[in-house]
Amino acid sequence: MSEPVKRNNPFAKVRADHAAETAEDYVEAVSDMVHRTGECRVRDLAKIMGVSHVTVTRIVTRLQEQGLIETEPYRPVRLTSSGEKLAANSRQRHEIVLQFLLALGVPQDDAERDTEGIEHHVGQATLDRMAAFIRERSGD
Amino acid sequence: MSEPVKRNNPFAKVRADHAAETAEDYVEAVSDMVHRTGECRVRDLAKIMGVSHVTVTRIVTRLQEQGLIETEPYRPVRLTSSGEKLAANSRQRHEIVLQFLLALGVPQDDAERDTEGIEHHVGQATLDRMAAFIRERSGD
DNA sequence: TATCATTTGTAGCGAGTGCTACAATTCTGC
DNA sequence: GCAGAATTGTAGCACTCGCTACAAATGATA
Repeated sequence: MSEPVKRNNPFAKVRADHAAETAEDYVEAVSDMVHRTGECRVRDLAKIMGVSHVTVTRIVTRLQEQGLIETEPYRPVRLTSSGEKLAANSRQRHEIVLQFLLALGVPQDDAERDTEGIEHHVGQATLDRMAAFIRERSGD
Repeated sequence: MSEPVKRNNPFAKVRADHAAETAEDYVEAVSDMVHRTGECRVRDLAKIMGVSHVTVTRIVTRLQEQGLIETEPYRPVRLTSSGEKLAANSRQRHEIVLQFLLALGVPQDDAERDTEGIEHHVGQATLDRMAAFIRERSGD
């Protein structure tokens, strides 16, 4: 009713999630960097994401077209209000998944690594159960 | 020591995982289809994955080059022994993640959807904890 | 067997993400 | 202010995964 037919296919959904991953990861990274150091540069993102500055530049351009990021040539990168909103949501989801894995007993390093991959594929229902699990464990 | 430097970057790891996802998904689908209906055709994979037969053909060609699949033009697709092995591992991981989400209280539909995206990003440590959780819950 | 439907293959396009090499700009320190 | 370092942008390439349109092969049926 609300989504295209393809969306009913789990694999199609995973592909759609992948498309959104980049935006979320970059926006979250920009947000973190700005809050920690005052500004976020292309080279910072390149370091964080583990890619060349060329890749970052291209992706930043696209995110700017999508209204998530603002920047001028040779200048730092900052978030629009949409970008801030997306970053906040992403961070919250990231945090729940991470705390959940830790509560489950996964070692810190593994939890951090896996969270990065998992967070983009966790639906609301699962997220709710994860949050509930964290509350139970911490409430003991 | 054992992995390229980039692998230490969580985002690089996620990218590497994504590259392996296709192989796992296709090999698992072929295995399922063969066991259920006796053979697996390109059009079956196209239907399952929600893509055109053209995309399937190209990916099958690549998987054949990688030694996971065997096929001749206009013929069904079957797995090599490597392919079978990969399919078995993938299916086991898939099953653990799915049962884990169900044990956590996630509704069936959501669990199935999320499993498809999550399974490729779950490391051994997390998988072990998930398996342990399933045992605890079922042991009650 | 000859025809028609189904299936599979091929050609060619676009979007996304990666890279190196080189050019342009900005920043730093003398 | 000016030279050299650092940063950012651009050109152009590779690979993966989507697609439509059309061609070839296979299968089914009259």
